[in-house]
Amino acid sequence: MRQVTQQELAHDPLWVARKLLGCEIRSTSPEGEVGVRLVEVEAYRGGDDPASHCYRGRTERNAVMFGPAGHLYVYFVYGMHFCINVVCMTDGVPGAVLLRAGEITTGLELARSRRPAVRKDVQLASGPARLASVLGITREHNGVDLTDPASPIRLYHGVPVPEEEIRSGPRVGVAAAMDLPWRSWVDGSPAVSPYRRGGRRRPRTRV
DNA sequence: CATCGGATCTTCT
DNA sequence: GAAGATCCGATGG
Repeated sequence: MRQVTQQELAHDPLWVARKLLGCEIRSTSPEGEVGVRLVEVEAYRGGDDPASHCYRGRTERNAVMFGPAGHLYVYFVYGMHFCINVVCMTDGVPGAVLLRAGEITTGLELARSRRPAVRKDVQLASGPARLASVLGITREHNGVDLTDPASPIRLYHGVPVPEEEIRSGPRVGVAAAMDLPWRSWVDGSPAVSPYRRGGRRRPRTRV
């Protein structure tokens, strides 16, 4: 299995997103190894994408996205979950692809133990936070180089997904730029996460 | 099966 | 001070 190179990722996220479908992300830890075949991703651009964490410029949190391609951008959401992105574009230009869902290829037992609440194996990585936790990823993995053979988290080529098997549509749960079809997935994969429209939640009733 | 609210805390305004 | 690239269990049809 050939590891993905930085050069192959140093392009527009929209293009990279499609190339990532069918690829495999692997994590190695003292607990063991887990591999996931990617079946659902979303592109996030830099300055011109209102849904991107980089839309309003560089901050401490999004700094990794401004760095070289091939590194992992990990962020914390809703006070309890981690989500992971593959950084794209050239050094200095922000852009990334959110990894939303995949199928477990290696380390099924370990994956199950990291997601005890999930009943069916096919759903173990059907969602960005599920995918991250199945791989054992937390904030300490922010910035790791996925193209380095020595990294704990690495990205490999798999069987390429034919163009006609790739579908696309709006991104899940984003309130900004809801009309852009920047989510891509492998048609027919049972691991693809359900679509959920973005937008504000009801105003919370205050005490 | 669809919908809803709660959990929980970091980040930027 | 509020919203957020989510998940899960409960509830109702």
